[in-house]
Amino acid sequence: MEEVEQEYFSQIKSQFDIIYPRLVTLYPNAHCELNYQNAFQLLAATILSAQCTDERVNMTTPALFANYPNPQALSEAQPEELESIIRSCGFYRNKARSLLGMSKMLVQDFSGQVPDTMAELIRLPGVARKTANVVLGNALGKNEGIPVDTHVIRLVARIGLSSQITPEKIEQDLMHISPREEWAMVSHRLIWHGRRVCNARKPLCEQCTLAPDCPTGRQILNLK
DNA sequence: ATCCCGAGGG
DNA sequence: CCCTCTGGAT
Repeated sequence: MEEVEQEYFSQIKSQFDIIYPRLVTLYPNAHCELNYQNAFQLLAATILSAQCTDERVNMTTPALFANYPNPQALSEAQPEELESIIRSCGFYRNKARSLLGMSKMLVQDFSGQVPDTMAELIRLPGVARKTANVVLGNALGKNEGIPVDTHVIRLVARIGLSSQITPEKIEQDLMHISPREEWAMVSHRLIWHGRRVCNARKPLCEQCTLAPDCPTGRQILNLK
């Protein structure tokens, strides 16, 4: 359609085609680092993961699922008891409210099952596109979108995979320039690189194989 | 002081 | 668009 738009997509796609194969080499087996056994557990763990490390969530969920093994049990939890279990994950009042509201809706509107569409998932309290995409892409094997978290935002901005750094635009752009069957792995590999190399505070550009093709890496290393 | 696989409300 | 919610790690 618009020539400017075509030019824009061809530019970020060529950048993606340079960067992504290297991420595949670096992290062939990247995966969700939250521990879970089913969609309900991943949904709950992902709600807990907001502004919290996966490691801490994984320390919390064993007690959570022991006490509340399914949506029915979680929906009947005492708020104070639930809050005390999840407290160390932070935002514990909001998260407890989300877990309760989410599980109550699962029981009332979805016969105790986690729905498998974006439209239904984002109706759940405390669930928006990012959480829905994690559950869809990992526990349900459906790529309806791409989970965009703080790592994905940071790497897309540094590497230059989108011009407008908002979660919505980043997700649209990544969906546009990557094959659908890769969407879950695109997110995982960006996140793995973000955690291991492209840190928020001090990116390790000198040991990053992407640096020569990364605007931020070139700038920090004083290349070209 | 800054950041961690966000979401809801004003 | 902004703000708030929170504990833990560095």
